[in-house]
Amino acid sequence: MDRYKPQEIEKKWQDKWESENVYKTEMDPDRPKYYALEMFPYPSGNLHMGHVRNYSIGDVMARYKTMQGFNVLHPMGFDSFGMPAENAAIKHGVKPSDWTFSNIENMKRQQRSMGLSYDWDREAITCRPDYYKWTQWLFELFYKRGLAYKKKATVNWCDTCGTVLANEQVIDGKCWRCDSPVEKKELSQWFLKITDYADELLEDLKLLKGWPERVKVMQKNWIGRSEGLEFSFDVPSMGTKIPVYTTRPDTAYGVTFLALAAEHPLVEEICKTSPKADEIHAFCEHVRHQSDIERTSSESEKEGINTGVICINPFNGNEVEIWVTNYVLADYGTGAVMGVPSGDQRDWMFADKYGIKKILTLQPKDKQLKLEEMTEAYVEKDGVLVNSGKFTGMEMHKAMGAIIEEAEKQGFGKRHVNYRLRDWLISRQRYWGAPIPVIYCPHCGEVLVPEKDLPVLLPENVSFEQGSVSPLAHCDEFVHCKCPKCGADAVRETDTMDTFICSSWYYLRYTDPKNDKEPFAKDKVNYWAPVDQYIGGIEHAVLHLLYSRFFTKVLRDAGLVDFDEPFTNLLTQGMVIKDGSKMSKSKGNVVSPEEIINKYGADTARLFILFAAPVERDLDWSDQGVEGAFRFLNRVWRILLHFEDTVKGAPTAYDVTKLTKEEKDLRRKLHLTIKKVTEDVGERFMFNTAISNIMELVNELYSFQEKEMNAGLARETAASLLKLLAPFAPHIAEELWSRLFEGSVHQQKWPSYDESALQEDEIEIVLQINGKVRDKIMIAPDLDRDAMKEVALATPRAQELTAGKQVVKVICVPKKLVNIVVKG
RNA sequence: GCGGAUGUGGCGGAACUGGCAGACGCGCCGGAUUUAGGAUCCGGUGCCGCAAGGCGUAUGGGUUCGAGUCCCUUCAUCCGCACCA
Repeated sequence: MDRYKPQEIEKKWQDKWESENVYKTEMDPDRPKYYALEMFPYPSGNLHMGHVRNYSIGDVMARYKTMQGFNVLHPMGFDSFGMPAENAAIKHGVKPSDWTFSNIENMKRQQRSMGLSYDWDREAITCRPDYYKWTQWLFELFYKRGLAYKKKATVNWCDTCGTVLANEQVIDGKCWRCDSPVEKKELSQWFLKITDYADELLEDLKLLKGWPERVKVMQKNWIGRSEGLEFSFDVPSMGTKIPVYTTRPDTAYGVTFLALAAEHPLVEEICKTSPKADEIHAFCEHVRHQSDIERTSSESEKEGINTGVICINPFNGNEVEIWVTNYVLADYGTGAVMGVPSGDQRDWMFADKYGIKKILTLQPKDKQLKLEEMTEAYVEKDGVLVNSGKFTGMEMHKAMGAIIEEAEKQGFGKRHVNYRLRDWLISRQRYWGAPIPVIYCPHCGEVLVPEKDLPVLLPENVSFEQGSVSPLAHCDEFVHCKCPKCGADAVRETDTMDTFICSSWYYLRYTDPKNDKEPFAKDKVNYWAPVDQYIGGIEHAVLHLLYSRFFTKVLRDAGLVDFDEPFTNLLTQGMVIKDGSKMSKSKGNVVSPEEIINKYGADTARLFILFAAPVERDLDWSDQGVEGAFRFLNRVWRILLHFEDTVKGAPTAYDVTKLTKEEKDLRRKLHLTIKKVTEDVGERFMFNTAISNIMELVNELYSFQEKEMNAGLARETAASLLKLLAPFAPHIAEELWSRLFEGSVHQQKWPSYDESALQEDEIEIVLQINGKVRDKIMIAPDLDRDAMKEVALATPRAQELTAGKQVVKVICVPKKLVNIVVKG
């Protein structure tokens, strides 16, 4: 018998699969489809273990569903625009495209070495003109639908990356990519109007039954919908009004000051006439110098300055002073907040610090509050109103509605819904991205590049000497052009699009990747999409996964697709950990997939990574565990080749009734394994237990190593075992299949189990006395409760332990146990 | 602070609907084979105890004939959100 040599057989089968194009997929409306998708990688140069885990999971699903008879779409591509390519250009003088494409080649080689069942004919590479042409086309679609606009705004700026960032890309006040602090800048930038879809993006989370709860919670928090009242305070001395937003209209009678954000436009107005202008300016300057982290931390000291300007609470006519503060955010709500010390802890602290008075407007139903005894605000959302004019005595929730109605009736306010979600800032001052297809004409203004002129090609010959300014802006032949409308000399937009735009629709492009007339044909996209199973890391919970949902909804409204959500089921895999932390170069705990595959083969790598932990949990890398997976595959190899001659000479059918007891047990184990693996893979995504079940079957098979075995059973066992193993370890399964059977294991039908094979003549049940296991007894499986009770009570063990005691009760669970409850 | 998740042998983890806790794998111990090592095969391996038996799923309580699983309490760890008015 020859030894298991993974390097040889894996290469052999990969070449064969590729040359025979076995993973090519065609649309077939007569067959049920299954779209399995792993998040496509950024071509950094090498696969890491997280990729290996991601693709192994996806490949199991794709192969399993194929064997189940589905028409499976399983594509791969590269999210290949982005900063690292440009940084490589700046640092090493290589062209971003060269750097990118050579990385893609290397990563594809590594992906091939994993034996993944991709249809490479469908590859999507976002930095290629045939792809980004349609990214630009989609931008224009958004523009035409009023969903893309340019606006001057305060935006996030990362100085290290030399570009602006979307809100979603700022994590704790720092750049998501390089971790340097993000500054605020006033710039004119392109936005996509994701806020138009805020409500639907929130509402439709309910449709996503196949998504992890925590991803939905994160999106919900990010969208941040709140309901309340927007109403205005009059400023008589200035002849103007200040609108405020509150979710607690029930506390409106308790307002004792009005707080403005330092950036609020009214602050400048006040300064024009105020004798305290210098002081106010100094304060605003001070606030602006606080970092985002300081300003948005709930622990930060609340500070403010009294402008001395009076405004009037429209509910009770009270005069209150306008303060400028550091804790009101300019870009949420109206940038102005009513201050109610008795009902809000922040306002309470602020009032204490500056000696502002408090008015109590809410107290618990069963207790009288006294301001002078209180040490903090009463923030419970429960109670009865006091000191609130005609609303005094009203229950709090009822009062909220009534007060909103009052404001609407009096005409100084209205019910209002607010979101935390901001529009998506998509322009980037970088070179390596899809150019925004807009031209600025001195006569016509902002003009879209006509569809026939798409794509706007990214010029290859640019200089990276310009420091932090985009090389595109210095590329004269790119910048200067003619206006498509009037023919006058004009200039191009030199910003490129956020790469998250490119990745917001790639899963749709896979359905029709070579289409040069449209981004994808409608029949194809509606046949394949939405994605049935999407697999990737949790880190995209509010980035890619939110943007893609937004894109899908816009495309649906434009009539390009017929579905509401892009990803029906989402699986968020855990990280790969070693020595207690995520694998990273800086920690020095990286294990290279390429080395592991070279040493043990891809089948071992895949098997270990799927076996070591449930897919959603973090996975502890263990070199010894890898050895174990390798050992198991060797065991499979040896035992099946041990039976090679038996299997080859075996009939396809055999008489089950002629089997020995051991053979019947093996057959039962086989069918039980089929049942469990099918459930674990198909319903529960428990690949670890699916593999352990296969291991148990192999262990069982080893008990026949020194024994004769019914040839028909040997054949059935070998065939089913290889089919069960095929999605996890495709090469060894294929090799052994080719030695024992005809054709390809991957084109076999997934095995089904025979219910009758699971039947047993006798089963072991547990005998408990007072809930403690005291004996195990063999009974016929179909015994009813009464018969079980009789058998159990008659056993010597039960006799012994119940002697002299009173049997209070006997609980019988068919096929499981008998519990005798005794007293005395 | 709020929200979510997790907590089981020396380790990774099983136990799906309340019914033999620790499947499977790693590690460890023993045996066979071998000149030896490695590889392989077989057996053992939660803790205490010579044993009978007792104790065990973060903590303390509860429901139940029976709880890792259900309910309440406390603790720990991780993740997300966090001045959002």
